Amino acid sequence: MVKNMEQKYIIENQESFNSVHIFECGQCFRWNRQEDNSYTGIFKNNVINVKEEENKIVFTGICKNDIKEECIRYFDLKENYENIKNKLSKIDEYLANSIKYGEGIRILHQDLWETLISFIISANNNIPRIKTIIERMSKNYGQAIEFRGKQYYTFPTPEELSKVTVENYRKLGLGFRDVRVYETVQKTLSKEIDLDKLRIETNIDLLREELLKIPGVGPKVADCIMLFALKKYQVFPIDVWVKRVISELYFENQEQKPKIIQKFAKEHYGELAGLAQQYLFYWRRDTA
DNA sequence: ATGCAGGCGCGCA
DNA sequence: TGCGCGCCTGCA
Repeated sequence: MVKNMEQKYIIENQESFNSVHIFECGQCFRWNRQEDNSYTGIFKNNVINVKEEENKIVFTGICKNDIKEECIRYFDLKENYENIKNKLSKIDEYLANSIKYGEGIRILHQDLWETLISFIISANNNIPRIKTIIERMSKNYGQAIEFRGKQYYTFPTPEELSKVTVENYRKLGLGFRDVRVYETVQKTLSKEIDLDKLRIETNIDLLREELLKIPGVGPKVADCIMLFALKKYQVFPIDVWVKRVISELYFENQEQKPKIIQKFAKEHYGELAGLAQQYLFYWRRDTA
């Protein structure tokens, strides 16, 4: 069997797909811009390069399975974002404008385990450092995959992290999040945290309740996990930027508490609140 | 330099 | 239940 063969998948005239919007809107940490403006990233056991050319998007990479299936799932290519954007744009002018700004955003369908650990690390942290920490964890404990002469590393599984100590995490730069990640790994290995159960839970409130039991997972992180890994489009993660943009646009710049914003988002944006959050977040943060 | 960055967990009312 | 505060660390 030929190992590490490059696969290619090309789509044409894809609606709503802009690499910058997708990879720079804060949902993911393992995609990096290349010199030719394409992006290379790693998810599951796949290393993929995404290059936009005129009316084509070219996915090239090393995949254990079929690159087409992997990309359709990960990039949510079966979802019609034109419909989503049309619906959301009718809600109000602010949202319509932010959608124009980030018209090529898609919510990636990310791996639950990686998303869980990544967003525990994200607490009170900034994106460059989050990315650095995740890279160090992967390089130390993940599996190497070679692509175009460069080594990439898979995000380590719970098993691969089973022997890692709190001190090891501290050395990788996790700071006070070291204990949280350690405990989450151990509880996952012992099945006290049951990832499969989380994957199939359809009731949002029960799901959130379960997620909040995990060390290092508070309301914001729980919502990110539901939106980015479990495709729960109705949740509305509130970070400082979202708090800011909602307060500015809808509350005469009087900073509101998360509880008020949560209620507002549910009533105002409805079932697609999570998508609205992404457009508003990207617009506000990018134009800051 | 001191505050801040995509919060959480704790103690206290 | 709802606050306020401290926390690793790197960066401007």
